[in-house]
Amino acid sequence: MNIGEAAKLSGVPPKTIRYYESVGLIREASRKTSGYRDYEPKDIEVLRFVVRARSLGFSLKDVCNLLALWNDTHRSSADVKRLAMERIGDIDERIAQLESMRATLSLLVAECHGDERSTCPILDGLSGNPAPHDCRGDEIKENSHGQVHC
Amino acid sequence: MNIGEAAKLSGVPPKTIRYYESVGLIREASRKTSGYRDYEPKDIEVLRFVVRARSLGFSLKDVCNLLALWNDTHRSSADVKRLAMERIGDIDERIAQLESMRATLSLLVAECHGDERSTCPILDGLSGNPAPHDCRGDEIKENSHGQVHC
DNA sequence: CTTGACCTTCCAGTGACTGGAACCCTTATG
DNA sequence: CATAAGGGTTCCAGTCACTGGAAGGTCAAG
Repeated sequence: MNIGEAAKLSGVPPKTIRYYESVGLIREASRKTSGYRDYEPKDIEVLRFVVRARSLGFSLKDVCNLLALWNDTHRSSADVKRLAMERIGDIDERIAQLESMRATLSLLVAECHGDERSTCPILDGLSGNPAPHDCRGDEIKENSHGQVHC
Repeated sequence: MNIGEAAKLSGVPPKTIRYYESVGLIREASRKTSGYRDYEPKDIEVLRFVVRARSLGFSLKDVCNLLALWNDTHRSSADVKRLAMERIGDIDERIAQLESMRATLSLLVAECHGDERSTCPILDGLSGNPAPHDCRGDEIKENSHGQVHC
């Protein structure tokens, strides 16, 4: 089957499938005489494995390890469990971080009346002191890098 | 003051300060005769504002907007409040996503005995069906892009 | 005078894609 | 048979927010 159908069946866009192949996550697909990649059902299962692991937050490197373990009938499940538990640790850390951000933002938002007046507890909170400022970031010029638009 | 001291006082690394300047987030620093950038206390406050906003998860674009609002003495606090509330929405979404990942991973980990046996409920869960597989990702070759190492 | 710490610019790489250009293959229709 | 639509192919560039490194200029101390 063509890459487009493989994409539909697996949920991985064609570009991404090619990308996964290019970085060696999945093996090179066989080709038809036309040069088109040709996929079989088992390739779809690999892609589905990848998409599930990615949706659980595993990095491509992790997924690569998981695929190797999946393919290794002699592997021990302990390795897999370790990877999964590391992931849970990362997730817990990230959640804690986000909750701390959320709490701070909520506090600031609660203090802000949100009307047309120019005093703003949120900006004051961000500035770290209550005095207003007049340093302007005007005259933004062209630059080699992409500009931050605002 | 030199960029190094500005970095220490603000908590933003020299490289990052130059980067912020290059993308137009902060204005171009004045220069000494040597060509070195020269910072004043008010620049440090801008950098501290940026670092606080970044730590709350605002993107550089958001920070750019916040700086503009901060500098605009005629602005309304409603704009700031809106930005902050959007951020809270994003954070809530991300937290929900992470908690769903966490729950799935916890389930899988709980089912996995994590010993030397080769059956692994985590891999089975990722594969979406309980049958074992033999598709090997061998013969990973050199490539123009960076390879995923495993 | 030399050392070492600091500064300068510029280019490249990160992760995990995604968009686009320029071109080839297949199939259906006028 | 020409052609147009809708696949596919490759390669290059861009995203975000930095970060590392090379190659070189400046400065203060010993």
